[in-house]
Amino acid sequence: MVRKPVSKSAEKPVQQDGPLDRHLRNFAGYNVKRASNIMQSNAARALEPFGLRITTYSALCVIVDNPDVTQSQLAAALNMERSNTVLIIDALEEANLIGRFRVPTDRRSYALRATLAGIKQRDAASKALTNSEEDRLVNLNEAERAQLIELLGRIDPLD
Amino acid sequence: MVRKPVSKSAEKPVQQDGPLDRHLRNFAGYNVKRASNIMQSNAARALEPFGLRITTYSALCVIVDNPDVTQSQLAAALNMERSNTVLIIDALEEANLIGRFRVPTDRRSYALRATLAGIKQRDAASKALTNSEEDRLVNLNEAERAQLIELLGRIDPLD
DNA sequence: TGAATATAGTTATGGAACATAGCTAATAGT
DNA sequence: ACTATTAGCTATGTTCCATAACTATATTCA
Repeated sequence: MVRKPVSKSAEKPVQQDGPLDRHLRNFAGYNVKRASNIMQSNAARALEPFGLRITTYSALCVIVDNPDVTQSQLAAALNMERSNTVLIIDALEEANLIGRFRVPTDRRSYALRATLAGIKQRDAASKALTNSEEDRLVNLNEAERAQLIELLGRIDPLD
Repeated sequence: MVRKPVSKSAEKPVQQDGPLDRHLRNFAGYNVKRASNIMQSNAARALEPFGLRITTYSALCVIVDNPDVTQSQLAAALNMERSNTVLIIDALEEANLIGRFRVPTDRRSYALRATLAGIKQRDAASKALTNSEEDRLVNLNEAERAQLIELLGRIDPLD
């Protein structure tokens, strides 16, 4: 079968059927990523009035619920590198939302504890975040939301 | 209620019940993001032997399936800024997977078309990606996978 | 028609998340 | 004691994503 030689010019671009990314939509990863982008920008917007980014808010949550957690434990819980927790913790500490406290029994590590302001800020931010997620999830009832999370949790991490 | 003044030292960090991120697990966005991270690193690993990153592979897919698509259309389809398509297109063109062709009727734009090598590369990469996603999704049957994607698609984008 | 406006692609730049390597101090293992 | 490991930190680089400004071309419309 012979193809006519391709010249460096073309007819007017024509689009035919359906969305341009229909091939990609067959992949679970693509759909999950699109959903993730929506939820992430939603969360960023919801948290911004509190002076929190997603990373700082996430860290704050872990610290509030787990007093005296160490930075290494925090990093493990949030699947991040220890080195990347440092600036996040710095920001939370400078905002007086948490404190670093030395551990007498292991002077290498810090025990992280939320301040009263930190706890309040976390609770207020969580409320706002819950409300904003509600907007993104209006088309899913409670059972469907639960099932979505359940199905996501069954994805097998390769590590 | 009086709190004992906080000193800059603490008892040994203790962890109590459940995962440290249990509060965050109540948020759909957090669960979606975790799943997305798994699928993204899975995809990156699957595509790497083909010299493709997720972004270049995604663009290649759109171009293969939509000959003579323009860069602006591509950007819109993939939810990215026009400016960020440039380097991606450059990479695909340098790898001889696609070509830029001038459009006689609008000399501002390029019509993008995959080469034969580009089509083959896309198909091979898609096969590998499908196989690797299979590994991540072993715990979901066909109906469940379909429902996962369906539920994700019902999330309401805020724009 | 001519002037203002809009669009396609590009360049430059910056921010945020994430990864790696190397460092110091402290601890644990043998 | 000697070695290896761990906690936190610093520096650095990459990738993705966003914004602003520029050029060439196209469109609008008074």
